[in-house]
Amino acid sequence: MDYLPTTKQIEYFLSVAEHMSFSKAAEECHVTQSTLSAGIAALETLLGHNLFERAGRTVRLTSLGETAIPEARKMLEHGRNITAMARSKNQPLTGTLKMGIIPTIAPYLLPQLLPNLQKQFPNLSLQLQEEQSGALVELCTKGAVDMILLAFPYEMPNLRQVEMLSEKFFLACPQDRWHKKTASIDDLEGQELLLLEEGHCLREHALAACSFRPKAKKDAFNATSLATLIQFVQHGYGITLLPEMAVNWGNIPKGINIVPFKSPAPQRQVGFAWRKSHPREKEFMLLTKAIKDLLKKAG
Amino acid sequence: MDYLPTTKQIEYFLSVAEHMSFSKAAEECHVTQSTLSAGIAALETLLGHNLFERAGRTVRLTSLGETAIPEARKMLEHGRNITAMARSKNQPLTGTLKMGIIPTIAPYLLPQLLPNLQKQFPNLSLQLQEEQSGALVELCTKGAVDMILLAFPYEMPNLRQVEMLSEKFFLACPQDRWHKKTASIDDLEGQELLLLEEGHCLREHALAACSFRPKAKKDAFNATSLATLIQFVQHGYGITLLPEMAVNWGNIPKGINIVPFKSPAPQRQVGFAWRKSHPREKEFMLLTKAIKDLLKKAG
DNA sequence: TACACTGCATCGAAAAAATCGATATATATA
DNA sequence: TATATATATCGATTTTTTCGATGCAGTGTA
Repeated sequence: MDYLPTTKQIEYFLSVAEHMSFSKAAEECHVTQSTLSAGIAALETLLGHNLFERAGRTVRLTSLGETAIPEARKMLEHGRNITAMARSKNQPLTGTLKMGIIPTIAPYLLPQLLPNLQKQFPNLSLQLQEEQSGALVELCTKGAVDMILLAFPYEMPNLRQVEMLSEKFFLACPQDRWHKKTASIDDLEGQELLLLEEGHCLREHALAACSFRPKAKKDAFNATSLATLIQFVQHGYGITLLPEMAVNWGNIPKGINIVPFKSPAPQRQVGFAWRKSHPREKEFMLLTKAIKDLLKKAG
Repeated sequence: MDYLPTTKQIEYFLSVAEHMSFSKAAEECHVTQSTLSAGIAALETLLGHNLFERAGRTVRLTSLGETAIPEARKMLEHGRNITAMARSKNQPLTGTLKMGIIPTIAPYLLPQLLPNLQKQFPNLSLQLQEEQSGALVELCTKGAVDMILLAFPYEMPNLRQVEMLSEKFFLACPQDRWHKKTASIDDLEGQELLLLEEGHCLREHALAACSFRPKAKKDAFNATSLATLIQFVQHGYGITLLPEMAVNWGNIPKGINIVPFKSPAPQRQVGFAWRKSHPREKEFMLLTKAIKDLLKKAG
């Protein structure tokens, strides 16, 4: 059991030490002189020694009081640091924010967003992490990241999901393989549909878009990234579905045709998710809104 | 107005942060869980932000909580430093002690005392200052020194006087001037009585010892120190009164006779004085006693 | 799916403390 | 000696802290 001085006692102590007067100190501390006297007395009792020598009209520091001053100052200073740190959090979207993003979004969305976000929230430091949806959901649930950016639908119990945008899929195929202006899901049947490797949600979402089981998955060609997948298509190994952001903001090489689907085009929802209990939820909503607006401008 | 966290709140906070559990922390802090919860809640309200994220069964630090930990630790550490400093004062006669001593005592008593005191109170650091009684009384009264060692009687309002020893005066005269075994005050009449310069209490005490006004003070020879005074005597300029410690522990050169007075010999009292309000008064009594004992042994 | 369990939040009552105003006490000052 | 100034102390009151009991929300289990 280890008794410590009260913050208030230390404040009283320093005030008396500064003014060398109990009454002046009481005034400064906005308490009556009796209260302050009692506070100092309590501290002195706790310490077992006097901090001040009261000699009639004059107050004098004892040697203990003398040596205690620097420690007392530091004690209050660290206390003030804590409140200051808290105050600085009052401006939303400042400080660090750990964000996880899936690989089929990160390379396309980030170049559009980061410069603008940087401008809009100069005191926000985004710590980014690229993982597949499954890993992200786990990281977020256990608190390793604050919020995750991924595609819905995805199973994530206990996380709050907020949709940010809905994007159509496009058909990507070798230039010489397709000449119509639009495509329909049915056109895909019998085609060699290339997919990302197991674990990417885009694989599931693409499959879900097809009412059929694709003819041959050609597992040998399962790509680890969209960029690779596009390479496969370019070299004639098959066709694939690309999300809109990959089409608009990714590098589509020569020799590939991007064909829109007839309405209703297949699509995926993109949005954020975070723990329902996260104390910064309001900031997350704010950030989501800000990004939504940015994307609207970016077209 | 600048509100600071309470010491207790910080203790609670650190305990929860350590155990990542309110209940465990409550146990460690010897309070109920509800008390601890309320304490944390109050701190969070004060800061305007949560320190912990409560997610069902698990508790997680917020970013504010994370960054607040080091500050919180330091805050408590400085508080503990103060109590530790106070505790270390519990051993009496440790630390610094500022002592003033008059010039007619210092050179004779200190060599006898310092080595022994050093041995007896190894953690006591004596800061010595040699001044005349008047200066010492002022220094002590205004708090520049803790205690003073001087000769009584001396006017010192508001200071507590504690006599330590009583010492006889001896007659010091040129060897060829005196051949009796003892002296009496009356023998001094008509002699050239040499005295210390104005301001030394020994001057007054010596004069007081004489029931008469000495024949010629020969102000030209007023000495600034006893050692000088003895030189004067040695060279035949007159006689003087020496306190016992100067006789026993000083250097009495050849050619000087030291003659005791017939009973009742004139004498002076030597002792300490300090402010009545001084918080270390008990230590001073202790030190006085210790020195008394040392002198008894030194004989 | 229902049910008990675990852990934090909340509530009202009781205990502890902090604070105040008034007054006592001590010390300088006139 | 009277007066002014400064701290200590006292009793009453308000405020805060603490507790025990209970509520509530996730978590694990039958």
